[in-house]
Amino acid sequence: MADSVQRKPRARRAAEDSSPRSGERESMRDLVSQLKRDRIVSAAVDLFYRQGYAGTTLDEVAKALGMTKPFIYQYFGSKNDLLAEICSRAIRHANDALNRLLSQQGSPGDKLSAIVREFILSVLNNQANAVIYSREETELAPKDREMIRQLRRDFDRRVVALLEEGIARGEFAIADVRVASFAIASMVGWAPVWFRAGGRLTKEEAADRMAALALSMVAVKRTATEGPRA
Amino acid sequence: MADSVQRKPRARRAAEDSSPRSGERESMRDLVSQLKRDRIVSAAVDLFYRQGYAGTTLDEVAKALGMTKPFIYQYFGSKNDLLAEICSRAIRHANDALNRLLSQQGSPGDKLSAIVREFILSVLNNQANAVIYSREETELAPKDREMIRQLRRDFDRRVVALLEEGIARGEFAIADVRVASFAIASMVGWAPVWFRAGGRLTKEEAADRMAALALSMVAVKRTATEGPRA
DNA sequence: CATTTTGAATACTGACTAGTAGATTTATCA
DNA sequence: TGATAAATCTACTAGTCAGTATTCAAAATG
Repeated sequence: MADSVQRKPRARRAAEDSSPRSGERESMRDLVSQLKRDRIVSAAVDLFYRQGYAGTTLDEVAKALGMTKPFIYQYFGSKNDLLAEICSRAIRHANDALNRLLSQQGSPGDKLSAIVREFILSVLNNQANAVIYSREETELAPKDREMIRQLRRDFDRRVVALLEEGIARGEFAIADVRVASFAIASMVGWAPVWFRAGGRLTKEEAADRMAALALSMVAVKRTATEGPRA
Repeated sequence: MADSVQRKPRARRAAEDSSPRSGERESMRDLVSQLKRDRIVSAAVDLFYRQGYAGTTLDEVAKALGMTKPFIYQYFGSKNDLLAEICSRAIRHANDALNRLLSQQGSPGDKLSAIVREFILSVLNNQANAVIYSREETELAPKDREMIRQLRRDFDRRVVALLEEGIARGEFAIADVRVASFAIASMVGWAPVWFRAGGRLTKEEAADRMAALALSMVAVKRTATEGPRA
């Protein structure tokens, strides 16, 4: 994960300080590089999403950018590197979302709603990335694959912890916490399958409603035989 | 969909009744054909599941069978036909499950549990098929793709109808029925992602617990202010 | 046992595409 | 402006793989 800026295009960095403004120049070059990398990634995401990784040639990606194939090779070592970059971006997005949420506070119920809501939003806002990495998992190098597994494990673990906290506080009633965490992950992971932009619901509405459903799945149900609680 | 027996290997069916037992002979031949087709499909499912469709060559499939590529072409017109057959089998399985369930009766809650339970079982029992068809959707010919979409729509529609019935009867309380149906479909569709054979749970246990969760997601929560119902 | 039919294998083609070497253009800077 | 370096392109190679024409083998048939 780390930095991922990886500015490849600098085989020989001649006289580093040949002019007073070489620092600015350097950073300008890096910015331009980064911009180009971004454009490549974005075109690739679009095509991989629609046609699949194997079904897309680098010539097509280059054409979509109005460039030619060697242009891509200036910035990525191989087609697989490009895929790995896409997947690692998707993971970074997801991790960001998760970290943002962990710093929040509130009741387990509030936290769960927020996590489901935000995660679904993150997945929908990076729909193509998310779909690509779940679809092309087999194409990835083992190392990158492991990153994805790790992220899923993280998510499940944190949800499990949250569910247990909720149970301890009497807010949740759940027979099998791990299965419940999988059910919740399912709602998040499956969202791109059914959500259609421009449909009946906005992303925010969809996320809100799913979050409400997730909550009602685990929230304690007070039966009529019990008195009111708290 | 239809029959799908499609016995290709019979370009010229010479003197149909050349012997008194030609009927038996014919059916024997068909059985043998069918058996071989099944073996091919099964080897392909295994490899496509592990390596992806594009990442698997027909030579590999043939090798797994101890045969060579032209053997496959005797029974399937193209690699894509083979994929389509796999997907259509997955769909048939799913449709069978759905139809079996529709003939059952009981309260909406019972029906919903049964549907979720059986569908998850069906998906898990044909895990490779299910994964392949959801992963390789982009590789399919439009016609086959449409079949899959249709199946999903069917599933959603029937679940929606069931949820509405439940609401009418006062058993369910759901803010947005369509989103709820998507949530339920998510649990079914995502099951192969997390379920590991030989893990903590059997398929049946996993299916049971998911079904219980789905039910608790939509079941009416009697607040303490209401009296017991019915 | 000769003959036809069917099933499968060998050995090929043709298309495609990831990746690259070298030419060429464009930017940089003295 | 002329020299140098970077960015991009043209044109190619090498390998892969779906699909096939042809040959060989083995049943079935009479």
